[in-house]
Amino acid sequence: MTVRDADPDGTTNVAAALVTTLCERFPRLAKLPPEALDEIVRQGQHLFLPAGTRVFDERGPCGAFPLVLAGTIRVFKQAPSGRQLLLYRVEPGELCVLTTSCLLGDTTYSASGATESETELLVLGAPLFHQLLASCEAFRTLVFSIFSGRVVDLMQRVEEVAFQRLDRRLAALLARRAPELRATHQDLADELGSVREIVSRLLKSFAERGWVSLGREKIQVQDVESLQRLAEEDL
Amino acid sequence: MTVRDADPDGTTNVAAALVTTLCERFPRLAKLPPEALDEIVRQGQHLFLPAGTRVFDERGPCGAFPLVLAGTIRVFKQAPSGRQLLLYRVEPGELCVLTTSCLLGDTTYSASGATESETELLVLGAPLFHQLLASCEAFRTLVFSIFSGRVVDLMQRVEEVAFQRLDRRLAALLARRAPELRATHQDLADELGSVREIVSRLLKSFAERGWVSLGREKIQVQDVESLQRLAEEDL
DNA sequence: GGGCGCGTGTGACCTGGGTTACAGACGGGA
DNA sequence: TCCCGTCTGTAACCCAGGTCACACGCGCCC
Repeated sequence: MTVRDADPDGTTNVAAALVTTLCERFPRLAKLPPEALDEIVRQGQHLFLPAGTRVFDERGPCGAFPLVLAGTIRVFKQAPSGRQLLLYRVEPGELCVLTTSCLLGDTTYSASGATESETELLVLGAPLFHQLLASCEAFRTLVFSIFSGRVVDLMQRVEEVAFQRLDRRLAALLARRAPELRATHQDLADELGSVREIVSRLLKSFAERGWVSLGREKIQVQDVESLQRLAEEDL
Repeated sequence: MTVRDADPDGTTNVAAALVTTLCERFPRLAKLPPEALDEIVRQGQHLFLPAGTRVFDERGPCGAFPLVLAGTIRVFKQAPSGRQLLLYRVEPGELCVLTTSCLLGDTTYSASGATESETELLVLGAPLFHQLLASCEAFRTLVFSIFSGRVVDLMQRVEEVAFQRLDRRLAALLARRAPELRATHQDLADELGSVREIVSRLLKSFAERGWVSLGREKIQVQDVESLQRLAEEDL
């Protein structure tokens, strides 16, 4: 799984640099006692993964705990038909709730995860994770805050999928990523839990209204307001 | 909000009894130091709410933290059309993740909650909640375990709503509650995020196949296996 | 420059499930 | 007993969105 060894000469100043980036990305962890930070950096595996790497699979076991330093991980459900639906992204400075849940409840993964761009991780083993959770106030606070954020937006997602038409959800997505997004129609479908053809059809209708202009793997948003209005109109 | 004062004479042996029920319902809390339990019982409001009481509303503020001793609370999303979708139930011995999230993140509710049957609660104020979280290992463990369980099944729910046809979801629900369930078709629709007519239509088709028999506010499951097969057939 | 693979455009068709609009049935209270 | 509110059955209709089956175009590597 290691793609590039981040510390070829194993010097401690590299470790110190890692502590620095860690604290930059996770301001909350700056409050950890220095020994704990040392421990994290020393025991943790520092990895660089290329875009598209599978990090975990639904029904797979969970034994480690990643801190995302750079890049993003998308966590998604996959239907037998192959259709996908994005649950959430893990951005730098975050950690993966699902992994946390799995470690806490000692269960297998209930979704899949893959890197979306090149991703830099610091991976902690399960024992270290539990130890930090038991002994470090700052670490617990971090975990709690991630948990609470995710719960709220998972609920949001359930509601959207259940009650919102696809055009609205697509419009919201486009508005969120304005002014330009580089993605295939398939990528968007995978985010929304739909299929390519429908996304293409809707994009075309948006383009006809002058809201976006389309190119290969590129969408330029030209009228965020209209998209937002469609996304939010109450009904 | 108080419907019946549970401790009219305010004697301490009533408090002691409450500590006992509390520890029965929440085995994890039995490990709390006795002072903490005392504090909970003394500061907490002991309430009995009749079925159907609104406990909190979407977009409403959140200032208290309920421990469910008996009965259940259903937490659901409501669309502007009036359609509802059950997110999860809070059963005795549990606490409400959404409330926890709101208190931790200091946000407003992102869903609504109502009692489903007569419900006995012990409601803690926000300060006590934070204090317990900071100082009691056992309380934290409880919160973590509820969190991790809910995250997993919220994800499950997203997937079901996004990828599963209603007949399968209804079949799963019926199988889960076999051999008999007392509920109106509307209740089932509110659980699934659909409408009464469709539920009626599907139930009729199940009845024609001999899988269930229908009565007013009552459904008898006669063939759990078939329902389960429908719910689980991979496709 | 000739394939080949990937991303896109598009039409025909199908269907699950939501909407509307009733009518009949049951059951509890006056 | 009658009445009214709630629950249920059902038919007609509609539409969002999924499926299938292509064709086309761009870019890239032989």
